[in-house]
Amino acid sequence: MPNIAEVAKLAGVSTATVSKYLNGVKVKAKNAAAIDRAVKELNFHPNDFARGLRTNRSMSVGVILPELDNLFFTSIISSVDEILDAHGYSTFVCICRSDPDREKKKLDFLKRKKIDGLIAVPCSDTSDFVKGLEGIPVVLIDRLSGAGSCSCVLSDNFTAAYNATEKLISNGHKRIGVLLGPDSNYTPIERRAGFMAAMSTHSLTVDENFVKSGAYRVESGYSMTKELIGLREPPTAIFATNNELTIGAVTALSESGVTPGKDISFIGFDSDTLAKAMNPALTVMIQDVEAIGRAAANNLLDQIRGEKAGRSQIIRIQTELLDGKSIVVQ
Amino acid sequence: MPNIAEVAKLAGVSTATVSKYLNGVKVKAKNAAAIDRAVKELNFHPNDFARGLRTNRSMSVGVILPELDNLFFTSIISSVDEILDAHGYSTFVCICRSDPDREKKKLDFLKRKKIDGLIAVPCSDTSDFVKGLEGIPVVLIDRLSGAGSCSCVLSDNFTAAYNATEKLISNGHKRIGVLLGPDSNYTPIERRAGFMAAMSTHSLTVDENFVKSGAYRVESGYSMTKELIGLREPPTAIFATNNELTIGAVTALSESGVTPGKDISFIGFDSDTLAKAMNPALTVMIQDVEAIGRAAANNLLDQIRGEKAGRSQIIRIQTELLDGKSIVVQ
DNA sequence: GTGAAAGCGCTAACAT
DNA sequence: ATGTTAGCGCTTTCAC
Repeated sequence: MPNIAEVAKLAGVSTATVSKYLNGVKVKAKNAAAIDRAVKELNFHPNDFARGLRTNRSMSVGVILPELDNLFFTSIISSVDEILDAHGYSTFVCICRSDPDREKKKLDFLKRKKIDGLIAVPCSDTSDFVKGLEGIPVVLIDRLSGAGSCSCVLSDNFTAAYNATEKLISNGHKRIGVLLGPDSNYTPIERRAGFMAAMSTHSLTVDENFVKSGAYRVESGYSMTKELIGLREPPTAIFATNNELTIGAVTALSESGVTPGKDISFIGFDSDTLAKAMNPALTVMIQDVEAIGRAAANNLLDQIRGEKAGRSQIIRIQTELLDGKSIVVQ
Repeated sequence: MPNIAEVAKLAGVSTATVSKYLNGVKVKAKNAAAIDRAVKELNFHPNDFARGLRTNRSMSVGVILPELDNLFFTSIISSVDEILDAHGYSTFVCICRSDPDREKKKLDFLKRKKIDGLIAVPCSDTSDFVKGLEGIPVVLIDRLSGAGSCSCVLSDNFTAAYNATEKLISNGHKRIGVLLGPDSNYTPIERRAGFMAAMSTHSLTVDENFVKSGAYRVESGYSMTKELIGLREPPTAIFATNNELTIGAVTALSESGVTPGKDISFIGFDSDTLAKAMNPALTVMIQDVEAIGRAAANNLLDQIRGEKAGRSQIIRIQTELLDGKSIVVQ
């Protein structure tokens, strides 16, 4: 592995000149050419450790996710990475397996790596999470932090749930079952509120037996749906408020021979490939993962550049209804 | 940011003692306690740049993927990360967007990071890819490299396709359509061979019109399926040989009102959530992503430890048939 | 525009 | 078991 000294020697200049040239400072054309030649001949690549040690910057950002086998998160990160990469930043992706202790460890790890910024979907309490992150630019995704302590990018969950519910209501449904996530996170709370508001706006009473709440997991969507369709007077429509719940719900319905769009009305969340693969196709509320990632990356870059306008912004991304054939007019 | 000198001063020992203690060398109990106290009091974290500069090791491995929004890859990496993490290694995940140029850049980037090993699903030619990687332990996933130049972990694609095809044949099907990936990669070639071999073993002639080949993408699965069912004498069964092709095929069938398991027989590949969500449930050949990731991570660790037994191994992982109801007896 | 030299924080060889 | 010290490869003053 050649170092900058060898390049300098071969080019007939000092190490300082090589360093400056490689970092965009102007040098004599003759020297520039000589350095280029030497770099190529020696196949020189600057050592990031030495550079980082000296500058205390890493040109990298950390990413913390609860899981990696989840298309919602990975699609967002795909979009984040594309933008950061274009600006010369690399990403450290860390998975904490929804374990707050591991999350803390990963955070320590990233601090040691001297990340220039952090994008996270924290699994621990957001106000705990942002503690000890004072100096560094942070963007939270799909979460809302306490007292505007950092930027947050998330879907307009209230409106998404409101519109989906209203869609069912406008098709004549009054007995609507809803599958919600755990109230320990903020997103499910917003979606619950959107559902409730739509029902209330249309003067519909909410049957407590129709409101199910559980983990954002396929199995819980499955079992909550089984409970709903097992009721003596089951709902005429079901609204599943997240990808996993949607998959679980559809699996339960299929298994029970209840076809969405024929025997029951259904609106899902995300899951667009599943939605199109079904017959009849499902109607689903889609989050714009690409826009979420883009907004997060751009806001982080703003913060890294020191633009105070970027700090502690709440950015809401609109969702879109993908029309299928899974709603029967009641 | 405190450094090791401050810790040493506060603990009343030398920097060497602190360094040794933090790296697992035995020191006097009294000193150990003093160092622990100092570390905690100063909230000291060793600087990875300095450490890396000195040791020329990073305790990290690089991961190169074609895409991040693909559950097959991300599930594997999830399994890889779990094992590496348990051994103290962190992972650098790089996405090359199926672009060989970008892949090369990411490789340079990882070299500068002094990764101790590399796990990759290369999108460029594998023999090109492994060039210039001589010194460093490499494991390829879902690819087979040229002259045993590095380790490879992949499913037993021949057997997977052979068994899936035979399953259809044993249910009386003779007119079998197959959706294959591009012959530029090795995996599709193996799956094609498995299909052909099963047909041949059972003395069935392969109708050229029934053998479709395209990109591993939803759209190509969709269009190839439309072509198949549009034939004057369409196949009685379709075998889709990858996740995206399966999704595209099912979407095309649904859209055309052709129900797998009723109007046509069908075997897919991967897509287990989709398979269970469908009614009738799909029969699919499942790759064991967890085992693939585990094998890759363990082999890489073997290589990093210098065990020559680990070098240039070909590890085949068996697939499993997930029985659904999408095969009609002919 | 260029060069000499200090020093970032750590580890490891060597001495004690 | 512990301390002294050189030096990893780079950037960055400062003097020219």
